[in-house]
Amino acid sequence: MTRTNNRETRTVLRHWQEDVPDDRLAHLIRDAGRVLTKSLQTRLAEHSVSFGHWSFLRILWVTEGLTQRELSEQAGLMEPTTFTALKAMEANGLIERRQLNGNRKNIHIYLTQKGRDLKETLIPLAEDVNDIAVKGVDCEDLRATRRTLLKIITNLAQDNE
Amino acid sequence: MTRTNNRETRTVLRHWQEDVPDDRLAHLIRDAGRVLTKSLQTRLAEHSVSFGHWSFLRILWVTEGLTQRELSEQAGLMEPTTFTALKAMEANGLIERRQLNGNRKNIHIYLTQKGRDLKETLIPLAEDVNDIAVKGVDCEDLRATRRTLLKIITNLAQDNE
DNA sequence: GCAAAATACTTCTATATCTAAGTATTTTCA
DNA sequence: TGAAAATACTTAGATATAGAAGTATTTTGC
Repeated sequence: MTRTNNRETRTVLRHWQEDVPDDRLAHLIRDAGRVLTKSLQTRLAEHSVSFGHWSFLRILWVTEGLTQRELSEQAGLMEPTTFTALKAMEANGLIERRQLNGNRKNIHIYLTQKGRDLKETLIPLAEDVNDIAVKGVDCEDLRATRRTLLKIITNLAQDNE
Repeated sequence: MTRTNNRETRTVLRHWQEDVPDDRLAHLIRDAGRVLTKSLQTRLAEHSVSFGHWSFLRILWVTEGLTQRELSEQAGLMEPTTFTALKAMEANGLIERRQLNGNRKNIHIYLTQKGRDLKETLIPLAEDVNDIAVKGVDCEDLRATRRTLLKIITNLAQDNE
């Protein structure tokens, strides 16, 4: 595993360091996303939380009681994805799914105490990853990167409609 | 579909435009990757090519005859992923898998004429997506973004070892 | 107030991806 | 030169994701 990883890492790095032509920004963005996800995933796994579940915990730590659909939208995922993830999270004792006020259509999602308590453990892991990721990056470059990515998202959100 | 998409798009955009705290760079990168992938995916689908297959075609258009393992490394994917994708690509008539020189372990991958011909059709689709994505982005911001992403990949590649 | 439309969840199926483990082949080196 | 190690592919099983279609419920508008 370590051996394989090292070799792949070297290949990926060599690839980017030697050869970054102008039209490969998309590839670069996806690769960065991949290593970021992987770093966080590794850390979350030590607490038996998958990356998918993290996505919903993050939202629920801010607002409980959202419906499944509202969670889907905030997470930017489709409903079947959300449905499956929440079912698993319920089985893992991270959340509860409740129907309120006699409305039998909407299902509201609440954290269990266990889910709530994980916040304190998990948030620092994400901060660690972020700190490692941007170490040595110029502050102004970081601002430019945010501007660029936001613009890309805006431009393509229109394209995807 | 369009309606759903619009609503989601609006939610995603509102989310980023109103609220981009300092520690959410990773989320921003992943979201950008997602919209980029989706835009390309939509275009590729019109030619019955999946995004996964595109990843390998890109490499093969530059170098044919690589082994499955070499392709895995260049694509940054694990071998079972590569294996499955290449089997499907063979079934779709995009590639051929050949054993050479009596070596019965290594399998070398070659494009079919069909696979080779797709280059001319598909490359412009990726260029279109790129053009739309970076429209209105300052050139210097783009350079800063490349620097930043490359640094992030380098930093985390070490972390992931 | 009821039929039609919209909404929210669920199910089913498919793709993309990974890890772990298995098999076959080649290489190494004592 | 032949056993051990390394390599390359394959299989099996798991997770994450989406699209399409189905079901149940609520809302809308006449």
